[in-house]
Amino acid sequence: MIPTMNRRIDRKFFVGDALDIAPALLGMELVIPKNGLRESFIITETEAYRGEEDLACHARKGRTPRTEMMYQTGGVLYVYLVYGMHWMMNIVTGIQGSPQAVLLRGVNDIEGPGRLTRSLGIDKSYNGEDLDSSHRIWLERTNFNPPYKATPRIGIDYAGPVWKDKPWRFITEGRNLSGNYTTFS
DNA sequence: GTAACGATCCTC
DNA sequence: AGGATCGTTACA
Repeated sequence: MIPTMNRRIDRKFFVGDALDIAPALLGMELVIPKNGLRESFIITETEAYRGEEDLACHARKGRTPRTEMMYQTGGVLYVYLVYGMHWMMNIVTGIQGSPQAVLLRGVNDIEGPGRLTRSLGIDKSYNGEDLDSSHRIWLERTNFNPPYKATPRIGIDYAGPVWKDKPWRFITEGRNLSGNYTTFS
């Protein structure tokens, strides 16, 4: 299966600041072909994790085997397990050596980062997958620019007063996205 | 080797 | 409110 012409998001987009990319992802289409059929989901909730200074970011302790992926050039996936049960799907952003990623927390109509990966079949095998060239997962542009709000990130109270309150979670506003957008196709 | 800790979700 | 469940990390 081939992404529809000119709509696929390429590497350039991902080699930027997680704080810009996280909200820009809202309304974009996540495409995952299944059994030769096109399955796609509109992104509705994201969170930015940016740099070793960000005490909520896994890279706060520097390079480790797990965080190595966050140091790569933007556009690859960073997938890891939390609480022994739930896969978390992140899109790495920034230039090589700058550890950043955007956590995908929700798509239309799946709320929650763990439910999202479970529904879409994302697991460890997607760690390092390249959104710029992969044939099993990629992003496409839409003409949908949903309104959104920014709030503190979820589940990172351990990060301390400065970092836990940064409004780096981005979530679309409005109940039912269905019918509120159209894709170019 | 040992132990503590989660970027969560489900059930009570 | 509490349990599930296990990879990652730090430390002895």
